[in-house]
Amino acid sequence: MSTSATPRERLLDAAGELFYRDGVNIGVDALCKAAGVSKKSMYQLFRSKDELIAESLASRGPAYQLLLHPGPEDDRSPRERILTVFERQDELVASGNYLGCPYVSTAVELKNPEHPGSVVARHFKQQLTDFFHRELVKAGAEDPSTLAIQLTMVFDGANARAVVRAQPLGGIGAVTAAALLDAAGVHAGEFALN
Amino acid sequence: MSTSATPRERLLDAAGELFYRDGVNIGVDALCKAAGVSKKSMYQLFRSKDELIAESLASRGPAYQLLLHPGPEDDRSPRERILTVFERQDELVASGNYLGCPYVSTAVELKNPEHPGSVVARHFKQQLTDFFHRELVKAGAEDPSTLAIQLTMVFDGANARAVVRAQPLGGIGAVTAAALLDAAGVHAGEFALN
DNA sequence: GAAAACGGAAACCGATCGGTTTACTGTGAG
DNA sequence: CTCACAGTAAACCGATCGGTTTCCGTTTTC
Repeated sequence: MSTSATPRERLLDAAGELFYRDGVNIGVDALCKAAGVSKKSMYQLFRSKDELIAESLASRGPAYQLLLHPGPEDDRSPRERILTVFERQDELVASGNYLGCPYVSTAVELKNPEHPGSVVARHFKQQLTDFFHRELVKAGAEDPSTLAIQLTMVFDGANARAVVRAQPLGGIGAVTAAALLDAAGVHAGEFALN
Repeated sequence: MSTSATPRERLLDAAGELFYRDGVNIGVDALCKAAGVSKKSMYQLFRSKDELIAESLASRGPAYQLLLHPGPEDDRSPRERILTVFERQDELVASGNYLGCPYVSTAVELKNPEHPGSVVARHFKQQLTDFFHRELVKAGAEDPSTLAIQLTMVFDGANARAVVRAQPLGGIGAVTAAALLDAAGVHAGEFALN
């Protein structure tokens, strides 16, 4: 049951879900009630609500990446590994209750780029760009840095579309990413010569 | 001075600015104080705060579009007119205090796609896509509908990047849009034959 | 078995939330 | 002059905000 995890784990889990579903303005009382943790415990585990925002965001990172990135055992071409991210995004949106990238959404809500939560968001967004960059280098792309940023932008643009329209994306993200990869000469099954 | 406008105009202006700068969770009291309008007046001009959110968002629309879209007097090619949007976006971000597209940000904060503010956001996002679509048809693009959506996604992806990184974009949006236009065969100075 | 630490329930704090109401001021129309 | 209206200031409502504190039961530790 849920009380088997430590109060800290329960808090991080509940915070990750509720901050995402209801926004960072949800109250600390509701949060603690959902986690089955007293406010006293919360405030001796975290300095403030702001810190809990940042830490819950960070704790969600690995699972979110696992959901989107292909694993190292996936030995398809870099292009296919990159497109996997957009296909998984599509599935997430189609499965409903998707409210956009948690990092971007939180950064948008916080407004302040120096908020600890915004710092975490920046870090994880960079990790997605870094993944694209690694794959593009493997594929021998000409300008992997620019292209990695462009793919990240397509990813976030697709998220924005999903949030605003509240409808499935219909593969438009993958199609757009593929167009950019095509234009850069990153083809299917292609690895860099070495 | 600011009190020369009607209470309704002052409220819409203040709401447009404060909802954007501080988020839709800013209090009605602070809003009315900034607008120099009593709460009583506010609540007989608008049914609820939610309605004020939607109406202030809608009232900002024309100015925001004027800021981004090239005017009808700009008789450059469709491609150049499209790229103008991304160049203006770049300038907005570089000018500081840019917190992303007001429509997307509000939709992200509201979470609920049926909120009247979300409906307005959807409508204005569609207007940007429609602008791209019109230009692409003028240029004789092969699949203007898909490409218009892709350009909108690039626009919103650039916004997300600007919000998360809180740094200038360095033209990456225009570069990406140009790459997609290139790939679709929409070239500089090109108009459809007719 | 005693002592100490852990942690939940709930009261409490001043401030603010969205929204309503009362009281008062200015202003324009008849 | 008077009446009606528009609009502000401010009190008020119950609820909730982030955060602290008190109380008490349970578990761990020696």
